[in-house]
Amino acid sequence: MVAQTPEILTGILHKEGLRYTAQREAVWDEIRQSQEHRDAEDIYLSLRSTKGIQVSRATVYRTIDVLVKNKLVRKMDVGDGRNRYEPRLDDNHHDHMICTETGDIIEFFNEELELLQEKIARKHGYTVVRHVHQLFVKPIK
Amino acid sequence: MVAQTPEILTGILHKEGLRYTAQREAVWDEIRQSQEHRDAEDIYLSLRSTKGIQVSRATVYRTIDVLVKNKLVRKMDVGDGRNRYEPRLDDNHHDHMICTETGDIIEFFNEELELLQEKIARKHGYTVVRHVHQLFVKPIK
DNA sequence: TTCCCCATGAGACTCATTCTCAACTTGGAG
DNA sequence: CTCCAAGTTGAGAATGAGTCTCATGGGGAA
Repeated sequence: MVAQTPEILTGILHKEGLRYTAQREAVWDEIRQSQEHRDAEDIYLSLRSTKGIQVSRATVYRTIDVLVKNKLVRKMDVGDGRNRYEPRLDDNHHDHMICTETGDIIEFFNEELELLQEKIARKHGYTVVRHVHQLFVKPIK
Repeated sequence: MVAQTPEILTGILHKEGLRYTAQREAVWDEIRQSQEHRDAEDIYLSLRSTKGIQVSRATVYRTIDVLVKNKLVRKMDVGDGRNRYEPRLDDNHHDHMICTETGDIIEFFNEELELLQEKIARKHGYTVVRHVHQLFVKPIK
C-alpha cells in the first residue's frame, strides 16, 4: 500500500534529487484527480485550457516519466499510438479490456491469471517483472 | 491449419481482389523465411541491401498490412514503438515473454490461460476478439 | 496487343514524443 | 535576506515509425 498524503510527490522528488515545482505538482494533481485513462495531450490541454495553468508539453511528458518511474502513475499502451495514464495511488494491480466497438476501457483483475503467468515464466526459468495484458473484446449480443 | 504451399499468397491476393506482384511476393518470402521477430525497417533493409530487391518502404508496410489481415503474419507491439512481425504459417497461437536483461523473445502458449481470458471477458458481458499479452521477465539466478 | 486500373516509389506528411538551449527558478550558502 | 550554481522550464525544432500523395509503371482480361 502506498501512502496517499499530499506529500507523496514531495517525498519522491526528494528521493530522486529533483526540485519541487508548481508544474510538477500540477501534473500530478491533474492525473490524480481523474480516474480515467487519459493521454498526455488530454492532460496537457486540461491543465492549460480548463485550469489555465502554465505548463508545456515537454514538462508534462517529463513529469509523467518521473511519476511512472515511481509508480504513482501507470502507463498503458492501448495500441493506437498514444499512451494512456492513470493514477496508481493504491497498489491494486489490474489489467484492461478494450471494447473494439466503443473504445471503452474496462479494468479487471484475476488472481488466478496472475499466478498462472508466474507459473509459465518459471517453467522457462524466468520470473515476471511486469506484464502487459489487454483483451480486445466485443459485447455479446 | 493453414496451407503451406507457395500459392498461399496467390490465393489471398485473389481473395482480396489484389494483383500478384514481385514486391508482394518478395515481402512475404522475406518474412516467411525467418523465424525471428523483425521490424519493418529490418525487412525493408534486408530486401534492399542483402538481396538487392527493389521495394519501397511504403510497399513493405502496405504488403505487411495485407499479410496481417489475412493471418499470414502476426504483428506484435513490443512497447518500444516499433512493431515486430513474424510468420504465421501454422495456426498455433502463442504469446511472448521478453527478457528485460537480454531482450530475448520467448514464445509460449498455455491453454488454461486462453480459457481464463475468455471466462473473464464473459463475466463482463464480452467475448475476446484478440489479445495482447506479454510477460517482461528476468532469469532466475 | 491494347487498355483500364491497380500497384509502386520517392518523398512529403502526420503525430506522439523527445530534444535543445536560452531564460527562469529553486533552495542552500553566506 | 540576498546571491548564485545548478536544476527546470517552454517554445519550437527534431525524431522516427508509419501513412499518404500522385505521377509513373505494370498486371491481366478481352
